[in-house]
Amino acid sequence: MFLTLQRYFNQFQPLSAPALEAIEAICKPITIQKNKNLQHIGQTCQTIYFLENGIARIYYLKDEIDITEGFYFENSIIARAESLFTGRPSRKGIQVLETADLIAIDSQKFFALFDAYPEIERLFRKIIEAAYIDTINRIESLQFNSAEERYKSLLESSPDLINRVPLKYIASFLGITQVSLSRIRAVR
Amino acid sequence: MFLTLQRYFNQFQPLSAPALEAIEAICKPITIQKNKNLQHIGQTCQTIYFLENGIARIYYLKDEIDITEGFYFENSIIARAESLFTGRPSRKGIQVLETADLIAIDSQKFFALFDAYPEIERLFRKIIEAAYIDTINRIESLQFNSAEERYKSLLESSPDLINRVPLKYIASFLGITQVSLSRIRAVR
DNA sequence: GAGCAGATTTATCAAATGATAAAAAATCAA
DNA sequence: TTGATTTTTTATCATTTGATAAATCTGCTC
Repeated sequence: MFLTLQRYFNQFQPLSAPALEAIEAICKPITIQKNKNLQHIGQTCQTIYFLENGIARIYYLKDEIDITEGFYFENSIIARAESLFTGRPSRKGIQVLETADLIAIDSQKFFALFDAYPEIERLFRKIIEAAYIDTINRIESLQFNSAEERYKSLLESSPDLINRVPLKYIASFLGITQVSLSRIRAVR
Repeated sequence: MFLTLQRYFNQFQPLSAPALEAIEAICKPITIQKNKNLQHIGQTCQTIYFLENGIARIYYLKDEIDITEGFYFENSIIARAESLFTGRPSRKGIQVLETADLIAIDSQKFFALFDAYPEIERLFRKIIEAAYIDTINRIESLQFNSAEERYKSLLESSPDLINRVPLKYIASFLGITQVSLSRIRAVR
């Protein structure tokens, strides 16, 4: 049960049977239909999700314009960190782009396990460290790569993203307008 | 002793006396002269630094061009996360921009304390969480704010940065050329 | 304080990207 | 399939930013 989640954990570090059971006890499987919001803008993030399949994105509005902050694929964790760790309402929402099966984990209950299971806290720390590194690399690409370079390296790192996600979402993720993205794609 | 460091920790969570002593036992105070490298490009990051005073920056080269990834001020932690957490050599260097007193903490020894002192691991987790949130916000500003907006919000969030740091470093931090920054400043 | 080196600004032109509008293509529901 | 809606592309023009070179400015050394 929750094998996908366990396998995900194992990438970072295996957990003992009791720790796994403690986590399973607070897991709730849910299914969200395509294009539905998993979490709305303004809600405080109190749930950590694990995506078993499907695609989701975190987005926000700048001057009424929808901007995709990030994409999340099967077998990954998704949560709005700035809200989860601060307890403040998030300016961001989570939308599912393909009908998705998820595991919902109440963050309060999850954090409460840290005292009894230091191994869980350690696992979580490693997950955050990896997410942190990802964002550092993303900053690097936004800092001085051209829009075209960013598009091409996205193609390389996530080849099927283009097929599964509307281009309008990809454009804002890359920090450009949809029209610019279309122009870049036309060059080839 | 190491009161500055202890005060920094307290922002996140206070540590017990034994935990503090264990950390102090692996702390080494060092002083680095202005403009010297604290860590060179290519070195693997095995030290976590705490800046007691002065300013430092993390930088890297893209196409021979020096780019500032981030600035770090007194009373903050500085380390090259992508190397520290992966054990791989860093493409980045750390340079001190004002003669600085630092506390150097061997990362291996520090991580080794996590088993005996879960509270230290928890503290470290919280520090990483905060750093992670910072990078997420930085991505947001790079994604769709204009160079001028980024400059102005930097002025607001770090007013004295401009006086203490050469503009050429600030320009690359903002993701623009120095000439562009100069132009933006001239508008006012 | 003169001279030097590096930092910053200014000027000019080129390239990349944005804004807007309209056309074409794809998707979806009836 | 048809028609409506959304997505993507194309076109045009405006704006921003980059590249390069040169002119100032600043700080440092002697």
